[in-house]
Amino acid sequence: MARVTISDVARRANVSKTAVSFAFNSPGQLSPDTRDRILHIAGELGYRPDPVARTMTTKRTGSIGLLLPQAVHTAFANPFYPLVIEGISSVCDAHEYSLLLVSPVRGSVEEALGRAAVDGFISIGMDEAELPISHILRREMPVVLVDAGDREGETPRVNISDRVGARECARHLLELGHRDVLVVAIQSYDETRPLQGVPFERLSGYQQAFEQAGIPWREDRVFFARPTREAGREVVLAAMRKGSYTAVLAMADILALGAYDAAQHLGMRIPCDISIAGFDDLPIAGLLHPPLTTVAQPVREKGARAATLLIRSLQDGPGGSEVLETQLCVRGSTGPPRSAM
Amino acid sequence: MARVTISDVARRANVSKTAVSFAFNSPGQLSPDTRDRILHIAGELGYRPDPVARTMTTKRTGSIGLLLPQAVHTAFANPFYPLVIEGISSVCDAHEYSLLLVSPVRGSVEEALGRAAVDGFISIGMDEAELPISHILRREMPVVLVDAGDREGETPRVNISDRVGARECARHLLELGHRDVLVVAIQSYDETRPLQGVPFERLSGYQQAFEQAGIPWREDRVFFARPTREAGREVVLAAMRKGSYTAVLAMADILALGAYDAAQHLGMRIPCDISIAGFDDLPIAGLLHPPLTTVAQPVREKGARAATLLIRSLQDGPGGSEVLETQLCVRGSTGPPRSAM
DNA sequence: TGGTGCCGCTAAACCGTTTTACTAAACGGG
DNA sequence: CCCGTTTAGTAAAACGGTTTAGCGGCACCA
Repeated sequence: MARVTISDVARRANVSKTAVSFAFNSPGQLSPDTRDRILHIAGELGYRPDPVARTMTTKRTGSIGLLLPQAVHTAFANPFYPLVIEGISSVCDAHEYSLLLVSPVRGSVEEALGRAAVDGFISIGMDEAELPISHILRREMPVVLVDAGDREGETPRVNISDRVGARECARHLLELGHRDVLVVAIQSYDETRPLQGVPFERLSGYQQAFEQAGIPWREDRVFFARPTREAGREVVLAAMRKGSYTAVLAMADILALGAYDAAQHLGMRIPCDISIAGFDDLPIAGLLHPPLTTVAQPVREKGARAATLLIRSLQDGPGGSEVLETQLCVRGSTGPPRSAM
Repeated sequence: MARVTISDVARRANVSKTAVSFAFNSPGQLSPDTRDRILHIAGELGYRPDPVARTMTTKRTGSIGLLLPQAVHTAFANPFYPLVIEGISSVCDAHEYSLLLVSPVRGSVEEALGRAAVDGFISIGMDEAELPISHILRREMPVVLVDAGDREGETPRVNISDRVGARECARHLLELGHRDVLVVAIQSYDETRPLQGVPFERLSGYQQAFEQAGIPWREDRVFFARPTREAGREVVLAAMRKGSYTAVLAMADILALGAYDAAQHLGMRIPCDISIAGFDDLPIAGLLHPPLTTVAQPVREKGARAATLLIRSLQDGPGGSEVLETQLCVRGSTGPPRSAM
């Protein structure tokens, strides 16, 4: 028993396919009698228009794609993503769009893009200079870039004041008296490209704070890790073996959480033996013990703005960019270094 | 400049559309010369096959739908969902499927279903007796039910031993000496239907423990809340105003988290003044202070199994169901009631 | 030399809708 | 009563691919 098509309904009701289509989409074109008869027969047969066939002609899928630079399950290891999706979805739901999670197919974002049947994309963490995005642009599909760095471009984007937030956070540690600071940076998904985008911005912010405080910035104290708790833990442990630090400046809360693990493993107490600061202010940040000092950014809001911008693009053509504010959130995980106490 | 189609490529290469299609899909049918020429011209023109048109004939979308009973952003307020998605995605990524988040359109799950262009569905928390699922079945689309209750049915499903887990957890509290236990149950998305599925199973488990211990089960001490932190907090506060309790037995960690909030608001210490137990063992459970006593279930694994089952259905037809184990995880949030100390 | 089989490619049908262009009948106005 | 307009519906094209059936030419074999 094959699927019921519009032709089946038409045949059974002794009308044309057009009439059936009208019954659903522009009922005014039909006399109430025939309309009801068609609708009734359609219901009887259990007919539902095929969304794919419908998309063929309407050019609308009713869903938007969320483009991730990593496998979904890898990305989700960082609570940041669920949170930004929460924001995106709140807008999508209101506008009756579904969200398709699109991650690289066999390492190729481009390949994944080609397969996604969506009306537009929200991309997280990728710059338009990167191949995949230029590919979308060629397909003339609306895009909104989130966390793509603040390069001025014609593509709509939503960013936060990464550099300022990072600078404030680093300044906070320096003002407490820390001099031996371990920086844990986010490793980009594409290691071959020079540092850019969010990691670049935040690193620049850190560096600025050091320069403004007249303290030498040491590249050899910057370590890179994928944004997962485990990677954060490992990189901090590795760094601790090679050097001595009084503070960890992590570029993401999830990395800071790894630093907590590392501290516990090493028997170091926070903040007496080691101060830890993060970035994001995820919900877990306040639940940690001690609660994490971090840079708060409006993650849900970021997602919501991006979705709004995209949906507006879908209707009125591209346009608009936004930069949201960050705020340093001092909690219990940072304190003066032991030497200064 | 309209989108480049297969006809454009064909015309430019002086071959038929078929040849172009072959160049991409069954290169063996073409001589190496023509194949390369076509591919080269296609690349030059920036041609990419339209995924929608392709689906028309292949009957494959390459994505699977995750059917949620609530709006996505509401569901995501419970970390359980991101976690189960993490599991689903790990399998999807491996099999090159994308995941479409499908939530009700204007309150209608059915409506949302009709719009989703997917190869199959994973449904969370809904039973096949419910309309939407029967609708999918009529469309002859593979489905896997997660957390649908253990009714025997021909639909593949993945469940956990909810009843046993809940019973163990309740027993734990009773053995500690608690008699005034506040039960916080998950409120189903559809309030008009009688209690069933996961909430029903867990509640039965609680009740069993009471009966086995010879302690009267009191319906008036069962309160329902949507699975969000805020709802958990509110319902506990409301219950506390009306009665006196030494323990909270929450059906989900996220509700237990709300109970923590309520306890803090009331100035009650955990576990001295009030014991709290949850269900799920989300990653945050161990981070709370004190760490939460809860029933551990393999959430990621649940998602992964469901995805595996679904993808197998897609290939070989439906079949298979699984029940995963739970395990009571006693931590610091439960202790003897003050009166028994 | 004639039949057979394979190679490389094409024309046309098909997937299930929507949309466009058109028609026959009913209707209304002068 | 005739002509123009609306009403209610239809036939066919279009969307952009894949798939099926088939065709001409060449190679091989008897």
